Amino acid sequence: MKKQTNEPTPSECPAAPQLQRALRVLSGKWKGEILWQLVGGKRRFGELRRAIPDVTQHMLTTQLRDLENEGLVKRTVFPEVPPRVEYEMTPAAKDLKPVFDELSRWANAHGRLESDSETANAAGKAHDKGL
Amino acid sequence: MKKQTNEPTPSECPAAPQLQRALRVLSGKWKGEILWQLVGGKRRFGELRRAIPDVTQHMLTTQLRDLENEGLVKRTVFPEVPPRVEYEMTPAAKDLKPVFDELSRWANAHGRLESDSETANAAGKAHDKGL
DNA sequence: CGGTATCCAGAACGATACTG
DNA sequence: CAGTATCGTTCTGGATACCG
Repeated sequence: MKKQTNEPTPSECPAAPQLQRALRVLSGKWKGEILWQLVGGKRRFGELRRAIPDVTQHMLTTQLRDLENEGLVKRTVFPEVPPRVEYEMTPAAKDLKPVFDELSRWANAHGRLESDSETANAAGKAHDKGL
Repeated sequence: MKKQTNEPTPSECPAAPQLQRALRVLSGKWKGEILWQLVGGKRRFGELRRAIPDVTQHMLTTQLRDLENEGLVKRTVFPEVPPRVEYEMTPAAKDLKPVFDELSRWANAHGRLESDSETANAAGKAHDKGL
């Protein structure tokens, strides 16, 4: 045998790139908030703006377009006056729930420091209603 | 009852900001790859460089410093000559495994399009050895 | 060997104004 | 109402060179 401590990890796992991509898809300052709002169901553009006060029209549009191109959001335009546009999660986005669950579990468990004996609960079941 | 279709989501969940933060922590072009390497155990700076050929010293240092400040990586300097520095995951980082598992599961399930009847397997069990 | 210091390009973000 | 256009700022990633 050569060594049992650890190995230089020759090329153990080719999954990293896909992980990268998944993280890229979720990156974007407002993607999380937007998806969160959409967990509750369809939302109109203005509803999202009001629900996320700090976002500008520009950024909201941009991030929604990104999510649409990434296949996470479906955009429906109603040819009425005044115009109405509704956004909703696609199945792919809904399947992100476990990811978000783990993510928020982790965020709450290690919110600041692991040496911080925080409440360490009140998380994980945060949003067990919408999806 | 008022409406049963859906509600404007008044302020259902204050977890979104933490979710944001968690995603920010994982953002960064090389964080995923670095953490992936560290799953196998302690790694020296040069080992990481060799394991991730496309990264520059600058970026590797930067991302490692980020991870260190985020409490995900512990840096150990050995005052020898030639210098030796080892990096390893903290417990907080190890607790990210479920997140990465779900993330890679999702990435493989929805790698490109949900309408794409891809192999849809060969994933999820990709890296059940290191951690 | 394991960094740090500079500089630079491009992307992401944001404020403001205008439009169908 | 739901955008688009433009512009400026900030952030991120990367190339190169030098240091203890």
